[in-house]
Amino acid sequence: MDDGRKTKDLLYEQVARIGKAVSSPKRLELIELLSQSEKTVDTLSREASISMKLASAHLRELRNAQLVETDRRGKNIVYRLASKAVVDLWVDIHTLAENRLVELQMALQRIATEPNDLVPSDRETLMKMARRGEVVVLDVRPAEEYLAKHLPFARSIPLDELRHRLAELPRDRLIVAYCRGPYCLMAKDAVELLRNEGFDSAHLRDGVPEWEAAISR
Amino acid sequence: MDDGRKTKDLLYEQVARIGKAVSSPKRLELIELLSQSEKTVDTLSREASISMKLASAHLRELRNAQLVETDRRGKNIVYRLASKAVVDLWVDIHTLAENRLVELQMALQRIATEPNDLVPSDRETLMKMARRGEVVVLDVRPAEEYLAKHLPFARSIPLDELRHRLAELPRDRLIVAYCRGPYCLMAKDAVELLRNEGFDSAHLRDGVPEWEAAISR
DNA sequence: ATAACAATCTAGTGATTATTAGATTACATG
DNA sequence: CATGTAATCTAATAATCACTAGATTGTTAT
Repeated sequence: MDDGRKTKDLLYEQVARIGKAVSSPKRLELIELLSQSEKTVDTLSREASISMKLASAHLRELRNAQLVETDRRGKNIVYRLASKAVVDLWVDIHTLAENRLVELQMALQRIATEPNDLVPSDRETLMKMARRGEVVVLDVRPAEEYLAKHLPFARSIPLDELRHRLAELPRDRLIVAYCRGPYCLMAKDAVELLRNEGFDSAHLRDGVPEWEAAISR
Repeated sequence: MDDGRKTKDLLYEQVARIGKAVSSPKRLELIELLSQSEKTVDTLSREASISMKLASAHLRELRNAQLVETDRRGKNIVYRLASKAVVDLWVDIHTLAENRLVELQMALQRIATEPNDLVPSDRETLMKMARRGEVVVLDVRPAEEYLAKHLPFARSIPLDELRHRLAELPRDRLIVAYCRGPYCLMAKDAVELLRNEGFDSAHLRDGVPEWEAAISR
């Protein structure tokens, strides 16, 4: 009697295909980028700071695990996540990592150095204030990502346009900047810039994926 | 300007520690076993059909990723999951795998060969029937696992005692057997045995982890 | 103490995996 | 149809990982 060892091995091996897909830092970064919006290989490789060849190889692995799908659009090939469940997996994994790994906690603290850097209130309070216009929620990601999905009441000013568009922002209210999530540094940079220009600003750790995961559970 | 590449690399590398931990079939099997109850290395290695040396090495990786914790109890070292979130991660990953990977779907179909093998009704209906005593929910896992946690209204008869304890079961009601989850073959074997002995029986794919994840979200 | 047991640690081997370079495909444009 | 661009495929190398064997560490029982 073999207790079905061969069957079992086959089953766990299949599940491990998903595990292998999320076992590489670069692939995780690609998944996070694709959690914002669909993107071309060229865009992905630039935003993850890797060569297109390497990006292509990693995306091949992700497609092998059926986590992403592709479409050709003219000269480009557009990648997108195969299901919303992949976003949730990314949020689950990085949240678990943040809860368990001291090294990650310390690295994240180094990002939010300033004392009042992070948004003080909880999600509902923040939304209430945003609805009433008591704070400005500012999405500093590239415009396409804002277009694909953004937080309720959020305005879009991509980080690289921010310096020239400061006039659009009020000086009498708190400006809450957010970007892709806790590992994205754009919101942090935006807050720094805004503060140097005399604005009242703080940054929100959550991106759209984290926000949606939080309200849907 | 480096856009904080070094910082980012560090962050994703940390998250990938969790990913690496779940990238091996054997480690996933160990996590599933530990999702049932705490266990010694000896037990784990026997139940996962690997040598104690290999089990020890895999558990070392899991401890490195802070997914498990240990306690010495006499001659033995007892391993347990470091947090409930690890169970949820296991459920999320294998559910995603089942939704995305055709190969896994086919392998699972081969397990549930018989036409009326699987329990027909949804979770609430099943519980209602169990509460009223209209079906018997049977936990065929080892007694310690039942003791650690089991489905509401479930009775415990471990698979290897089942043949000698058939008299305890009613012949006029459906007996719904469950075990560790969809990759555990004990419930399937129990149903086979019960049917051969003239009982009306079906098997529930869910184990305790899947059941709890389903009701808590 | 000594023996036996449970588990880990260290070192070594073969198998995967990450990464890079070079060649190739597929499409769009002039 | 020639050219440039976007991306993939193939092959090669270096790094990492799974697994095994042998030696070692705690712990309990005699």
